Amino acid sequence: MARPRSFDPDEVLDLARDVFWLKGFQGTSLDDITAATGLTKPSLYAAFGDKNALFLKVLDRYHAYIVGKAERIINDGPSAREAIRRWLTGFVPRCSGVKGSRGCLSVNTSVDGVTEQEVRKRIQAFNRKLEQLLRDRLRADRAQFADDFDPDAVAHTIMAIYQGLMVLAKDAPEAARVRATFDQAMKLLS
Amino acid sequence: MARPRSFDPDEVLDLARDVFWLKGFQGTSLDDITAATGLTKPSLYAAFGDKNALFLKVLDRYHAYIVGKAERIINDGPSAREAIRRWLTGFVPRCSGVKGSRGCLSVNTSVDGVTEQEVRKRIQAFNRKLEQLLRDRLRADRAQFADDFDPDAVAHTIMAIYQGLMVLAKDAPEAARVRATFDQAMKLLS
DNA sequence: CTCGTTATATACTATACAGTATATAATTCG
DNA sequence: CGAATTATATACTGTATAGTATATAACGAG
Repeated sequence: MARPRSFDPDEVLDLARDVFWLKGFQGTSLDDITAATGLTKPSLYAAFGDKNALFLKVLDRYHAYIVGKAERIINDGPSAREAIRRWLTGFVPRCSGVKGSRGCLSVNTSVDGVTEQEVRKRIQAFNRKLEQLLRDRLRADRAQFADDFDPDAVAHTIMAIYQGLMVLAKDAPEAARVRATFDQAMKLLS
Repeated sequence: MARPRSFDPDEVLDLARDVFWLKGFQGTSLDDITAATGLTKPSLYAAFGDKNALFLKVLDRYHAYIVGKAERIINDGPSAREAIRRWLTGFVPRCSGVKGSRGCLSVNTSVDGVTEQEVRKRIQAFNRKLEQLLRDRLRADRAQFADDFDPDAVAHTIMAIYQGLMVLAKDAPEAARVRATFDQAMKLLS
């Protein structure tokens, strides 16, 4: 055939993701990306298209990872309560200062002022998907909750707490505070 | 003395705020601001300094407004429960699609990837201040809650829900969903 | 009215940036 | 080996942008 590429596209997407995550889409220049990945601009363009297209690929990959993990944890847990508790607990490092304070790429992008329609669509689909996982699991185990339990409202509230803690992650709070907040969220599951 | 300025600084700050709010700090150009305000760049610089300084003034003004309103509502309500319910209810238009879907300028800026230390400091102070108002009010009326009620954790959780709904506001949800989420938050106050 | 002072308008500069044209290197297939 | 093909490197282009220099307009004090 011809000259093979000298890089693994997925690795490059992960490196680009870290830059976008840290600096935001609007705050990231192509030179930032070339510096982080070692690729030249023509290589970037040949492999991923322009800045928007690259970012969409990064975002899709990020979303797929989070959703995949959520599907496994939320669907496989022994009960809705325990499954959701486990899922939330996994975010403690991200929401506290332990794992940097970048928060969530999707949340960051959501409020970045990016007007691109495709970006909005995917974030919306991501939010819908996560909330649906929660809602479906809560509905499935509905018998375990009180009569006035509202799976839809609780699922949405958990989403709000999740996203809110991702914003507050920027302040690098202590892990104990994050855990205490998730404990409060769990009080809604009864 | 000399030629008086032809504009009201506070009005200009409000117009600039709307641009930053919509497009983000990094996504806003000075030309966007001059277009929105009708001022020329030299006038902007003379009155407010450079883009960073202007933004800090905008942010301070925004924060002062929100905090001022929160102080009144949260401290004056007949009970902690009722006060916080009223305060949250006031955000329904902002958090649903009713009043645009810009969310909260402070939340947007928090995750914008802006590295400026001053910006971070003010957002942190703003978050602390709001949470403190909630916490103090909850502590003051502590007798009205159950024995295991934890004012600090609940205050932080309400903050998370507030910020989370400001993120989800970008998806322009229905007002009923927002109200249902605040209702869930109120369940933590018992 | 005239002068001093401060605001505004126009036009400019330097730089950063997204994206590309052209040249060169590496690989496979014949 | 050589030709075809695809990747990479270098260097460039055009534009948007933050910030400014210079000129002019509007006001108050005397």
